[in-house]
Amino acid sequence: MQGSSSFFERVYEIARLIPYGRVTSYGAIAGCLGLGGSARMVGWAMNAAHTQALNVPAHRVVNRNGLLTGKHHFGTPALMQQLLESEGIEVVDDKIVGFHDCFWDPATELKINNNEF
DNA sequence: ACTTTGACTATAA
DNA sequence: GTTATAGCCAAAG
Repeated sequence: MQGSSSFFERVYEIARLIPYGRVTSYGAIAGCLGLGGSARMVGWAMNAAHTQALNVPAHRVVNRNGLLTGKHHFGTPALMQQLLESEGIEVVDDKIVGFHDCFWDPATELKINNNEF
């Protein structure tokens, strides 16, 4: 497994696994990678992802409060909210409405890997 | 090789 | 409930 060059690519992989209309937090991705308390590195990887020309839905990654903290790193500060609203996620005052409802935890969702309802 | 930063999180007050 | 501080680890300067 791994074989990844840097932990950056691991973050990109998890970010790519975020389903449409779902969001996750930096800490969740960091925990899935085993970094645990180093959620900052996930955000840093996202910043690098912008320069890597990779298809990483960074707009689906927000902080633990469901706040669009990284919106300022997109092309325009309103782009992140625009993308989230485009996916059916309601955003008010840079905050995701019902964040806990559309939250997607990679460590949990990938572990179950069987959403039989 | 050392210092600073950084899209965070948890705990304390 | 909020606000302040410390911890976190890896990459860029």
